[in-house]
Amino acid sequence: MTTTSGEFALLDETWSSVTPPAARRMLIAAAAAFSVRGYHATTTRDIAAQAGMSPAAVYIHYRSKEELLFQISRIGHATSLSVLTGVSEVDPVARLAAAVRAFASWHAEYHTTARVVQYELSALTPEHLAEVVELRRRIEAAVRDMVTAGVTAGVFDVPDVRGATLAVLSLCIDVARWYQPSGRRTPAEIGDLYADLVLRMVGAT
Amino acid sequence: MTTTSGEFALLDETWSSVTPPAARRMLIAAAAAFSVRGYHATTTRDIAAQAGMSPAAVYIHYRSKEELLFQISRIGHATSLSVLTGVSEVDPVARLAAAVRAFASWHAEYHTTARVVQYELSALTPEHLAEVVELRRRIEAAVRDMVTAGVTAGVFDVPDVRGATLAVLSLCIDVARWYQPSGRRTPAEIGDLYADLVLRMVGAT
DNA sequence: CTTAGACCTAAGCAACCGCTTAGTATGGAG
DNA sequence: CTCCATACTAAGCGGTTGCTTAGGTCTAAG
Repeated sequence: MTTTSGEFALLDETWSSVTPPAARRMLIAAAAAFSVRGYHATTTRDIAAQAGMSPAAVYIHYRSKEELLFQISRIGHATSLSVLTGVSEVDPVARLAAAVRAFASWHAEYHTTARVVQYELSALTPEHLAEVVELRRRIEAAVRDMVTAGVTAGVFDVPDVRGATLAVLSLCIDVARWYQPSGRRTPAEIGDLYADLVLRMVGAT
Repeated sequence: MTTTSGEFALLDETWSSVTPPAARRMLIAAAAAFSVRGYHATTTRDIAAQAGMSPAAVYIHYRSKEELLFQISRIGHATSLSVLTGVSEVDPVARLAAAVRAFASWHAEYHTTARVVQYELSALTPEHLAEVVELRRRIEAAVRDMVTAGVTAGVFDVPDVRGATLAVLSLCIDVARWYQPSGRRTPAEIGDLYADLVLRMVGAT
C-alpha cells in the first residue's frame, strides 16, 4: 500500500479484478481523466484517446460514460473500506491509529481514485448511487465502532461519538482534495501525522 | 452570520456589493446551480432560467460563464477570509477557538457558496485562478499565525505547525462537502464542536 | 414628441457532446 | 479452407452547448 512511484495507477492492484485488459486500461484512463478535469468536463473522446483507442471502443466494454464512473466509484469505495477495516491491531488506541494511518495515506497515495470516489457522487444514477451509499455507510460504521470501542474500554475521552467519527472521516477524506505528489509530505508521513492528530482529538490516554 | 433560514442566499450580505440587481440575481442563481450540479454540468440556460431571464441576459452583465464562476469564487474567498480574521479575541486559545468556530460554521451556513469556492477552482482560467490562489494563501497564513501565536505563548503543544495548520483548515473546509441543512447539527453547533476538536489537536492548555 | 441609452429577448450559429451503425481485422474451432 | 465470435475503427447522427446578432421595450432628459 506504500509505493513511492508517481504513476502507480498502472502498477497497483486496485483494478486487477477488471478484465479484459482493454476494459481495465479504459477504466484507468477514465479515472485519471475524471480526477483531473472532473466527470462532466471529461469527454468519452478524452478517455478513449488516453487509453489509446477510438471513441467507439468505450462502448464495447461499458454501456455508458456513467457506467465507467460507477465502476471506478464502486471499486474505489470497496478498496478504501478494506484498507480501513484490514488493520490487525486489537488494542483500541493502536487500532484507531493504524486505521487512520492506512485510510489517510490511501487517500494520498491513490488521490486520483479517491477524488473520483469522494467528489463525483452526484453524477451517478440513483440506482448506482444507492449501491455506493451503502458502502459509505459501512465505512462510517467501521470508524464509529473503533471510536466506541475506545470509549467503552475507557481509553478515549469523547463527549460526542458521532461528532468525533464525522471529524475523523472528514479529515482523512479531505486529503484527496489537497494532496499533491510534488508536495512536501509523503503519503506515509501524512498517515503518521493524522494518526497522531486523531488520537489527540479522541483524547486517547 | 448565524441565521436559521433555509434559503438565506437571497437574504444575506455576501453579494450586497454586486450591482445592478439583475447582475446580483444572476450571480446568486449561478452559485446555487454550480453548488448543486457542478460548474461543468450547469448550462447558461439553467442559470438564466433560475434568475428568471433569457439565456442571452447572462452576457449583458458577464463576459462568459467562467466570469460568473470567478466572481462567485473571488467574493466567496474574500468573505471567508474576513470571517476568519474578523475575530476580536486576543488570547491565543480563545482566538483560535473563535476563528475555527466562525470559519467552520460559515462553511456550513454558506455551504452553497463554499462548495463553489472549494471545489470548482480547476474551472477557472489561469489568470483568475492566480488571483484566487493569493486569497487562499492569505487564509492559510492567517491560521498558521494563530497556531504559531499559541506555540510562542507556550499554551499550545504542536510538534508540527504546518501539519496542524493543514489539518485545521482541512477539517473546516470539508464541512462544505458533507453539510446538509436537514442534518442533525446546526452551523453553530458544528462551529462549537470543531473549536473543541481543534483545541485538542493543538494541545491547548 | 423625440432621442439616447440601458436592459432584455427571439432566434440562431458553429462546435461539440454521448452514443450508434456499418464494416474490418484477428484468431481459434471444425 | 470455412465459419464464427470477439475486438476494434471510421464515419456520422441527433441533440445540446456557450455565445452572438439583430431588434424590441422601457425610462428619463431635452
